[in-house]
Amino acid sequence: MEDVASKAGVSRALVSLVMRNSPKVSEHSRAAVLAAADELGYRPNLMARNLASRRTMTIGLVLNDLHNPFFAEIADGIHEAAIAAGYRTVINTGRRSAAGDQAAADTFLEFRTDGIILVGPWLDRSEMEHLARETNLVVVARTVESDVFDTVNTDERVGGHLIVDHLTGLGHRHIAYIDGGEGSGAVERRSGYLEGMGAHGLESEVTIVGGTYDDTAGIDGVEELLAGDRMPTAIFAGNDVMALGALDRLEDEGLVVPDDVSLVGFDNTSLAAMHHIGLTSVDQPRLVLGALAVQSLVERIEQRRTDATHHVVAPTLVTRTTSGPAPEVTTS
Amino acid sequence: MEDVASKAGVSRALVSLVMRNSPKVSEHSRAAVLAAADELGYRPNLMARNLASRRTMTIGLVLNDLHNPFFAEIADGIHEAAIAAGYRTVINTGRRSAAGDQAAADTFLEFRTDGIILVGPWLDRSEMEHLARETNLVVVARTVESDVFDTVNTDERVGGHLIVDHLTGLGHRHIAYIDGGEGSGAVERRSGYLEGMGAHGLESEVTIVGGTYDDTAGIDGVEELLAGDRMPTAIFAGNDVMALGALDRLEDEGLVVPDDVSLVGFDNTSLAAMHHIGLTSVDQPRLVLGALAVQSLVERIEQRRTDATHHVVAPTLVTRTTSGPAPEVTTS
DNA sequence: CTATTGAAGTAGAGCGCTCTAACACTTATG
DNA sequence: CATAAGTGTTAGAGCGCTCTACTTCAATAG
Repeated sequence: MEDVASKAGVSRALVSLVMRNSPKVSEHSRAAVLAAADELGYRPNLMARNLASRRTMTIGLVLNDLHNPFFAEIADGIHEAAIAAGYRTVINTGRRSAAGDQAAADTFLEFRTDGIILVGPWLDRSEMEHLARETNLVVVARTVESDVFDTVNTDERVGGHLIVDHLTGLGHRHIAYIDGGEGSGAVERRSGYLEGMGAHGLESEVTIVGGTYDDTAGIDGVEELLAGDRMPTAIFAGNDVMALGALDRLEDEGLVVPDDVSLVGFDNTSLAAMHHIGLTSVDQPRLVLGALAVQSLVERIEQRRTDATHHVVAPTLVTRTTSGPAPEVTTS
Repeated sequence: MEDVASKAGVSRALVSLVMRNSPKVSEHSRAAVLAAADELGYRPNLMARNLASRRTMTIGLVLNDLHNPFFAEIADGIHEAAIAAGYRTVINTGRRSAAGDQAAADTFLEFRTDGIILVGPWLDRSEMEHLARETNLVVVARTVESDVFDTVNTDERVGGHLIVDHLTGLGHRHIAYIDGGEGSGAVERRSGYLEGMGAHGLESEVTIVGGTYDDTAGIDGVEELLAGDRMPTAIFAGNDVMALGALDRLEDEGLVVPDDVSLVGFDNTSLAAMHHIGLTSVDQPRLVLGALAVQSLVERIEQRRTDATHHVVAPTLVTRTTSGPAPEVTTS
């Protein structure tokens, strides 16, 4: 910077102003500085810049599971909104564990990103509140109520209702749920399922198996159902990835989807949309979620708000080929 | 830090030593410092630390496409190896464009990560060489020869041979290739295909369509083949994601895989392994690639080597259900 | 013609750490 | 018993920026 300043014949402070493109610089000296910088291959040091200004113009994004396309899709929405707001993003992954989420967030804390967005974290509320005290925090796709950080979610319960309504509409009564364990939103999806079943007077048909939030959970879940005394005619999997695991296992067993058993997922990822799979699923509007998350975070970063907001957006059902009419009742 | 020092009754320098867990600190004062730090909730500022030491103990990972599971899988391998070597990773995505890769790398340059690993970048050689002059650089899954940065690759050509050999072994002669365009390794895969075809005396049967590196490329590729005058009996797609797009389009057309047409992918991602899909594919040993990349990078970071190394590991073919015997020749 | 304003630029302190060199102090060495 | 060698600790100078307060100079106002 020193070199650039002397080469351009100005002070270091002026170079700094040019680099931050402040309006209080004459066109003439701005050009001189830019030329000198370019010639010397000068690139401002973010570390030093942040050390002095306490800003990085960077948002840390913690994606719990890189293997689930849902996260890649929501990252797109967040990235886009962040760029529009003048921020850049940096990603880290929690690799499907609370400890991983914590480590990822800690890295961002040390990097002093201006804020952190957690997507589908496995952390519990107190851990997130602790984090929120150290930085600006927004939590996406994880239903927790807290008044120290913001949240952005789809209405998971409604998603559960949509699925149960859809399946009962097709004549299904014995609908099983493969649970997402401690995965984000899992509890609410289960509640949605239970409420939905209740609303249709199917409490006695409730069957819950599972699970964690990956494809093996889908496989294991079906395994568990097969081992039971009565196979359901429809399966509601906690998310798409689990649904695909379930699909694999069902087919291995010689069961035809949807003739023998209907299958529904959650998230409407790109996987579900593949014709070859054609998974009926609940869609979360990912671009909207991403935009809301960035908006909330930026409000906090720019001190325009300190109290917590909680956005909830409505999901929709996307019907495809894995759900169909319930098979004829034989003996049961 | 000042506060911690006075609370523990030592100097700032000693606190610094403890934080870097240097061995030249007595057990007694180490404990005192740790206790004081804990009590005050002190967390070292990476920015300041890096500014002073020019080290971040962080590796920047640029994944070209978060939507392709191949990248998530290779990121696992890299993360694991990095942790073992005492480094942490931070991810950024190039969102399937050279400009995106460049922006992601620039961010890491400003953050002064100790090095950068590019996975499947779309940048051209000169851009990467430029980058290599500013930081330690290792390029994975992109076949480029350069003597200023390291590379780690599977032998893409051999992968192409494996596929052609496999298909000709099943009696196929008219084998089409859906090209990966400017995607990483695409050129070599195509060469492998061409060489393989040549080795079997099938130059006249060579058909290349496509493409970019995503699922629409697979769809478009099949479209193009269908529009041609003679449909091939086997299709070799540039990667798994493209293969799945192709699979969709083939099924929409009423063609049965593998009875009417065999389909083979590349990368052996988790998608290929799903029973429901059962895609025959070429496996890249991702954990090995990741470990080699980190090893190379760390050697550079620690100044143990300055000349470029190029690792090439052998791929293997994983046969599944999308490839089968060529259909009976009728009239052709 | 002096006072006021504003625009363009600068000096210099500091952000929170690491690192070099020096300093006590203890313990072995001939 | 002087000297060397090692151990634990510290002062203080940076690392490369930003930010506050200040200066300079020209244009405008009264």
